[in-house]
Amino acid sequence: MTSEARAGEAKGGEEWTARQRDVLDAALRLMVEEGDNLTMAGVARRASCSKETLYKWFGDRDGLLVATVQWQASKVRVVPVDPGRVDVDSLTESLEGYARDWLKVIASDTSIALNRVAVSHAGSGKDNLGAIVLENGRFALAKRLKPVLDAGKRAGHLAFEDAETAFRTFFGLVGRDVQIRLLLGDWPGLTEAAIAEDAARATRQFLALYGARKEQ
Amino acid sequence: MTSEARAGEAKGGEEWTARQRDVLDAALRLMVEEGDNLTMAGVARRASCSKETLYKWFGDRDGLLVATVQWQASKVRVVPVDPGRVDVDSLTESLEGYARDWLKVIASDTSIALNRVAVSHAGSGKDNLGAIVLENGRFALAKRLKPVLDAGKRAGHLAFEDAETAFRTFFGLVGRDVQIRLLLGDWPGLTEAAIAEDAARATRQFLALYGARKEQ
DNA sequence: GCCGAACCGTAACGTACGGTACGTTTCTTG
DNA sequence: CAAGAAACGTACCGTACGTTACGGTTCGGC
Repeated sequence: MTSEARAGEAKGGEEWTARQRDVLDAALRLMVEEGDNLTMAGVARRASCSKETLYKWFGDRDGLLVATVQWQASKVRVVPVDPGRVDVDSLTESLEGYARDWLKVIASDTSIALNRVAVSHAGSGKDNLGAIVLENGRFALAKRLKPVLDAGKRAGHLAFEDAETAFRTFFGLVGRDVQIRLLLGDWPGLTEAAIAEDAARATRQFLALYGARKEQ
Repeated sequence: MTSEARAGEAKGGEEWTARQRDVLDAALRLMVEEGDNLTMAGVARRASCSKETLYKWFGDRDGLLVATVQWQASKVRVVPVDPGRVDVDSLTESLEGYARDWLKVIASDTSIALNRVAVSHAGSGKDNLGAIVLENGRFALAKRLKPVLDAGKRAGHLAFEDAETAFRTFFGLVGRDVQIRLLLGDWPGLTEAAIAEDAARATRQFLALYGARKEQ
C-alpha cells in the first residue's frame, strides 16, 4: 500500500443497526482492555450475543476487527471546513486547538489500543486496519488542517510552498516522540497541563518557521 | 513503566556463544518476515536446532523474543562521545548526519519488524520489549545527540534551556509522521534522496528554532 | 394464536502452537 | 578412543481459540 492508495473511507454506504453498534462497542471496549488478543468468545460474552451472530454479521475475526475500527472511526468523523479569511490571533488559536486535540487523541486509551491492534496486523493479514487507522488519524488531521493553513497563507500570515510539507512539520512539532513511546508502553507524562503547554510550544515553533515576518 | 525506569541495558553481562548468535540471527530474520506470529518450531527449523535447545537457552517464547531484540540491540550499540568544541558548520553536518542515520534506521526492515513486535507485546506480557526497543532507538539517539547539542550550546551556536526539550523538537522535525506510517503499513516513499533532503530540511528548521542569531 | 426468522447459549470440532520427553547423533575432553 | 555432555530431530501432550452446529427462545407479521 502506498500513501496514494488510501483506506476505504470507513464503511462506505450501509450502516449498522443499533444492536450491531452495541456489539461493536463491546468489541471496542474489549480491544482497549485486551489488545489484539481479544477472543470471539470474549466479545460474544461481553456483548451478550452468540458467536454465530458474530460470524453472521462480520464474517470472521478479521471482519469483526475491521468493523470495530471503522465503527470507532465513524464516531469521530469530522468534516473539514474552509475557514475563509482569518486574522493571526484566531489562526494561532486554531492551530493550538488542533494540537491540543491531536495530543489528547493519541494519548487516549482507545487510540492507543486501536493503533496497537493495527500495527500488530500490519504485517500479516489484509492490512486494512493500518490504512483505516491512518486515514482516520493522521490523514483526517491533515484534511482538517489544510484549509486552515491555506487560509493563513491567503491572509498573508503563513508562508510556505507546499501545504503538505508544512502540515507534516506541524505534525512533527506537536507529536514528537509521544505516539511511539505510548505505543511501546512508555508513559511520557501527558497531563492536561502538559498537553496545553506542548500545544502552545508547537504552535509557537511552527509560526516561527512558517509565519510571515511581521516587518516584511 | 515510566521513562525513568528504563530498559535493561541490553544483556547485562553474559554473552551469547557463536551458535546462539546464529540462532538469534535466524529468529531475527524470521521476525522480519513473519512479525509477531513467528513460531518456536519455525525458528527451530530455520536455525536448524531443536526446540528443546531453544527452551533450554531462552526459557520460553518471551525469552526468545527478548533475547532476539537485545541481540539486534547489541549489534548497533554506539557509545556517545562528547565532541568538545565545534564550529557551526561541523555542528550542522553532525546534526544532518544524525538525522539521516535515524531516518535510515526507522525505515529499515528490521527496525519496523522489531517495533511491530514490541508494540504488539506492549499490551500483554511483561513489556520488556517496548522498553528495550525504546532504549535502543529513541533513547540511544538522545544519548548520542545530547553531547552534540551541549557542545553547540557551549560554543554559542545553539540557544536552549533544556537539552531534552531541544532534542525532542529535533526528533519531531526529523521523524514527523514517518515512523507511525511505516508501522501501520503505509509507505511514505523514503528513498535515499528523500532521506537526505528530509535530514537537511529538519536540520535547517532546527537551527532556525534553536540556532543563536548571528547578528546578536 | 401460529409461523418463520433472527438470535441466544452452549457444545463440539479441528487446528495451531507452546511446551516436554526421548532416542539418536555429534562434539568435547581426558 | 571412550565416556559423557550438548544438541538434533521428532513425536507427543495440553490447551486455547477460531469456526461450525444445534436446540431453545423471542418477536414481528398474518
